[in-house]
Amino acid sequence: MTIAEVSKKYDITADTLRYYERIGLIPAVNRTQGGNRNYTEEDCKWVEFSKCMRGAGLPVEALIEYVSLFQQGDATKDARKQILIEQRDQLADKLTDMQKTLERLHTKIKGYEEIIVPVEQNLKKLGDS
Amino acid sequence: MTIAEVSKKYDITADTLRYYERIGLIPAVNRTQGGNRNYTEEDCKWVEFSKCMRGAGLPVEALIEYVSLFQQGDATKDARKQILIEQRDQLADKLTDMQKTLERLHTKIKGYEEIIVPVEQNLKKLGDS
DNA sequence: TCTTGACTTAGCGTTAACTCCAGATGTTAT
DNA sequence: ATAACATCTGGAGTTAACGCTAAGTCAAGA
Repeated sequence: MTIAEVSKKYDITADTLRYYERIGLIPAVNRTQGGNRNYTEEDCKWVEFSKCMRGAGLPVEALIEYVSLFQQGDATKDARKQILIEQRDQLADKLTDMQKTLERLHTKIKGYEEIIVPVEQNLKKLGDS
Repeated sequence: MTIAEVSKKYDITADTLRYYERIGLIPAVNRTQGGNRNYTEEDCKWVEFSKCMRGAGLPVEALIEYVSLFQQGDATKDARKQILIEQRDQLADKLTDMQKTLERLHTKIKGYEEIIVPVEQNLKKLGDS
């Protein structure tokens, strides 16, 4: 696949795809004779993986390290696993915090509703009795 | 409270506190006669609110708009509520995505465990029978 | 062959969200 | 009252993560 096709498929600009490759967020992509990028299925999986992980807020740095270790072969499996575990735990913590904030927003919105539409309060009270 | 005290209490640098005020992420803080900031309880609540919302990834822009509307009085309640609803919905979507990514990380880590510690597989199988 | 359009690299520009600095002024302890 | 320290403002600097441009290369169709 060309860079344009991958760009469209994953909704990432060609600039960003080149950037990701440059910084090592995805392994180097194969080229055609002319030097143009020719993404394999494998390459695409890395693109998708990176997009997903970045979308969840994993730091670019950690992902670069992961890719780097991956390219160094089987001997790095433990280290790779450790990165994943660390990131998973941090993500889990973050999710907990965000869940709380979401609750807080719910509550705050409810507060606005009670003030703005007091009529509903009355209707509710009538319904209760 | 002085800026140093608030800084310590919420773990936000004095520079950031001044920055937040400058861009309108929190309302203008009261001053002493000399011109130094003197945070009231109310001011602190805004600091805490901003920190919490920023921590969950709400865009600074939306929060500035919220504060701005708040300062314009009761007539803006509907608009403020709309901002909160929009942000809550976006946050909820984001949480769903992140939950999926977390699951994916769990699975990926499990994959590493199966390969790295095949002994456990055997133990497990023995246990099963 | 010539043109068209996608692709290449290198490197500068941009935006968000801080972060730091300098020089002036306020505050406090002795 | 005078060090010593905290805070002030305005503005420049920093970092992450791209986005954009220039100048050139490459492949396919007329």
